[in-house]
Amino acid sequence: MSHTRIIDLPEAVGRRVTVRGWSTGTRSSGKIAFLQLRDGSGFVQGVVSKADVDDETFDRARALAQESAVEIEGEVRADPRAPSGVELAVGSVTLMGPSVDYPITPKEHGVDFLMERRHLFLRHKGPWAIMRVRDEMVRGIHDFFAGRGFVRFDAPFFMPTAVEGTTNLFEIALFEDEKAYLSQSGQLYAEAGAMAMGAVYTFGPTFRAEKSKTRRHLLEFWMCEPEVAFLEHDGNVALQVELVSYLAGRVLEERRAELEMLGRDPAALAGAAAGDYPRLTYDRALELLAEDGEQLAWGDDFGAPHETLLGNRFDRPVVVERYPSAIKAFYMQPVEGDPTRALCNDMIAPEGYGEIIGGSQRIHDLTLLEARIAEHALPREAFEWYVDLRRYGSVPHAGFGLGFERTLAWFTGAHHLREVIPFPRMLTRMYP
RNA sequence: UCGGCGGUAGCUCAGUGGUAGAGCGAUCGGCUGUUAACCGAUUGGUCGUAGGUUCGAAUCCUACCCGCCGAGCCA
Repeated sequence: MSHTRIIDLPEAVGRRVTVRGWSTGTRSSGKIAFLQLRDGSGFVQGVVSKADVDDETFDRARALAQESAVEIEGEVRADPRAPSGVELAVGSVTLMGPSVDYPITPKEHGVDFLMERRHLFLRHKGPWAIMRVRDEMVRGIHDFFAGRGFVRFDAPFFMPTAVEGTTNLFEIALFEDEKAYLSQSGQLYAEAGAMAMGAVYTFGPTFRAEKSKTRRHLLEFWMCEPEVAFLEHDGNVALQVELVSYLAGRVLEERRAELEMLGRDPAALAGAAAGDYPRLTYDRALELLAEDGEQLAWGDDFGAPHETLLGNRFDRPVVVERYPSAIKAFYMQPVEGDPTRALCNDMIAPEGYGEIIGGSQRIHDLTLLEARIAEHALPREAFEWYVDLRRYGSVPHAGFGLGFERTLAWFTGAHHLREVIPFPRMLTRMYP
C-alpha cells in the first residue's frame, strides 16, 4: 500500500491516506487524543476521536511513546488551527517500530547533551530545518555554477604537503614510512583544473588542525572553491558577490518556512540577497576600525573582534581587499606597481559570523612564483607540478574559497557551526 | 596553548559548614481541541574524580578529569 508524504497532505484534503512516520509526542483527554507526527518531509497533527475508532485503537494511539514508528491511516482535513493548514483524522494506528525511553524529552536540554545524541536530535525541528536549508544551499551552489558553464572538479583529500604552510595540518600515516596530510584546501588543484576546463569549482570537506574552540570553527568543514582562467581581481570579487547574493535569495525563496521555524527573520538576509556589497580596501578598513576605537598598525591582520566590527557596519556582507602581501599566502598576485599589497579580498558576513570568503588573483608569472616559493621556504619538489602551470601557457587567473558552514550559520542564524553540519567534528567532539 | 565560567535526580537548575531540593520528564489516574496543555498521585541521587581540613563537607583546601565561552589562527 502506498503512503503519502506529510508535505503533500495539503493537496490531499478530503482523501483517506496512509502516513508513515514517527510520533513526536501525544496529548490526550478522555475522549480525544492528539498525535504529533513527522515523516521527514514535514510535521502534522493526527486527531483521534474516541467516537470514531474502537477502544483498542484509541488506547494504542494515546500510549504511543515519543519516536515510535507508526503507520497512520486517516482522512486529511483542512483546519485553520493547524500550522500547515491540515490535520489527519485518524482511523487506524499501526505500530511499526516501538520506542522506549527516548532520551530527548520535550524539555530544555544543554548543548552537550544534545550533541552526544546528535544522531537522534537530527530528527527534531531545529536541526531538521537547518539540514533542509543546507541541502538547498548545496543545490544552489551546483545550479549557480552549472548555469555559468563551470565544471565541478574534485580535488584530492590526501595531500603530499601543505598548501599554505605546514601548521594546522592533520598528518596521516599511510604505509610504512609514508605520510600524507588531509587537505586544508583544494585550491592549488583547482588552478590546474581551471587551466584544463576553463572554469571549475570544488565542493567538499576540508580539514584544519586548529585548536580553536569557538563557535566559528570546526576541524572538518565544507568549502566551495571556484577557480577561473583569465579572471582577474575585480571579476573575482564580482563573482563572489553574485554567488552569495544568489544563495541568499535562493534560501529566502525556497526555504522561508524553515527560516521562520528557526526564528530567523528573513529580513536579515534581504540586503545579502540584493547584492551590491560594499567594498573597502584594507587601508580604509583600518580607518573604520580606528573610528571604532581599534587602532591597528598597517600590516596587522584582523582578529575576530575586528571582523565583527567591520561586518556589523553593514546590512550585507562587506568585501575587504588589497591586504598587505606579508600577511597573505605566497601565491597571491601583487597589486600592479605596489608589491606590498596583494590582489586579494575577504568577504565578511554581518552579525559576527566572520569571514565567509577568502580569495585572490593568483601569481601567473613563473619567475615571481618561484621566488615566492623560495621566500616562504616551501618544499620545491612538492610544488613542481604547480610551477608547471606557469611554464605552459600561463594566464592570469583567480578564485576564492567559500566557507559553507559559516555562510549557512549566518543564513540560518545558528549560534554555532556545529549546529549546521550533521555530525560536527571538533576538538572536543568526535562522537557520534 | 592561554584566559573566564561551570560539573548536584533522566533533563534544566537552586542549595556557600548541620536531615539532598524545585520545575520539567517518565509512570498511573482525570479531563472532547490540545500546541513545551492542564489537575492529582507516584518515581526519582556515587553532589565530576582522588585526597585533605572538620564533631560534621555538595559547600572549605589541594591535585586531576571533563565541558562551555572567548583569544590566537583561520573558512
